[in-house]
Amino acid sequence: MAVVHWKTNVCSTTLSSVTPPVSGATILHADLDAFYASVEQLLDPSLRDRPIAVGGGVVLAASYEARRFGVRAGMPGWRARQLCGDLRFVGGHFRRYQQFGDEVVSVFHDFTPRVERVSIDEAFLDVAGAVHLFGAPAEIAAAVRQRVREEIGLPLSVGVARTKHLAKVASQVAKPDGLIVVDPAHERAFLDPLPIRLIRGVGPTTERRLHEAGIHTIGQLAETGSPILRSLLGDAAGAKLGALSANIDTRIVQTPGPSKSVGSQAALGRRQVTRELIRETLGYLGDRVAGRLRKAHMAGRTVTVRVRFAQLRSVTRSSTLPVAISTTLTLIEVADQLARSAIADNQWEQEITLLAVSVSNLCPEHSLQLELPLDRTDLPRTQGHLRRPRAEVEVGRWGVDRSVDAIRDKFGRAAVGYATSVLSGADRVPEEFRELAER
DNA sequence: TCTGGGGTCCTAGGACCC
DNA sequence: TCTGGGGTCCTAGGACCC
Repeated sequence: MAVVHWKTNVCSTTLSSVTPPVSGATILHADLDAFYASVEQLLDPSLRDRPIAVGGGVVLAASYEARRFGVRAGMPGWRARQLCGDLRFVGGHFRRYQQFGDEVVSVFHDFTPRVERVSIDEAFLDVAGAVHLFGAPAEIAAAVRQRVREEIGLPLSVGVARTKHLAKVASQVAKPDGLIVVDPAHERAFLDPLPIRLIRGVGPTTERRLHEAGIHTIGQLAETGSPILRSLLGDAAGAKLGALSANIDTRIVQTPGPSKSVGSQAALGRRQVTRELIRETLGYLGDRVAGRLRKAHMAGRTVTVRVRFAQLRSVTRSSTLPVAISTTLTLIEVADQLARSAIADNQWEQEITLLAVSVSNLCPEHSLQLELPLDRTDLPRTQGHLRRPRAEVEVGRWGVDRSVDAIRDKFGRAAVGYATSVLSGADRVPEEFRELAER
């Protein structure tokens, strides 16, 4: 078999006899298994070997015992209970998740500085420069897994391959608690029989379209011409999928650049549309988003509001301002006008289920002061109906925001804020979860 | 009885400029 | 004298990822 596949127990004598041929495979993809659920089982031994889910209204993570019943992340809580009567829901220790994730990443850094953290529970490592110190990539992968298991107590799956995409596919196939090394000489044999869903960028919609075209495996996808894929999925998606299925991936392991947007959202349940609800929710969201922008010393020109109605139908309205903003009240005002416009255009909708505010078109904050005044008359025509931020007002607000930020840094979020910045009962999501998701 | 929060990237049409 | 093409920016919606 071209693919070397070890489960859990890897002994180094086996390794040294197999690893020399895989010299080109120096990328590791490391992925913690059922991360939140594994942490909960680690913290509370009575939960081990039992089907558990982290979350409530929606499943954030399911243990492998729960997955055997079909319980999956993202699933509504009631559906999960339907599938598994014994399912235990456990409250999320979100701060602990962050701590455990950080500890795992620090183990990675003991082997190589080339670590690209993709999310709280997942990272790419380039170990090309580490082989002289620590041995072949497969040995490094085994050592990383062992240390994470012994020192932290969490199961980690690792894929080792020549490219990021292959490494990621390998780690998915290795789960749970496994290690797969893909020999560069036998990559096609590894990829061809796998389902298309394992390719990055193939979600439910793309999978369905490809199935309808009779394409089920990565091998079949690779045989399909790029023109056909483009006509099926669009130019960019078709080209990307064509490349990945043909095993072409030139991405390197690197630390991510600055973020391109900052946003926040609040699910509301089903609520009647009222001015108070809109004002209160946008106040809360605007406060969060603007605060995070200022903390990152960023400001943004484009404000986008999303309103989701019943049956998950959602509508967005956005507006690009002549200058970048990061002041709380200005963001709230712009968001409020956008939300009103979205709701007015959908008056037959009785209830809303979610509001979201996001700022994009970001730039470093220092340019804010330079580009004043804001009350220029050459606004794009489509924004004519929006009230424009005025320079002197903006400068004053910016000063107030900075003072609020400083007080919060010292005494916590709740210490001070605008009257509108508190979300009443509707917010069932703990603050720690939002902080966790911000990462 | 439809379910969280945080993101990225792509598309298509229209406005506008040269 | 109302015809061409290319590029950029903006808006709305959608697919996808963790």
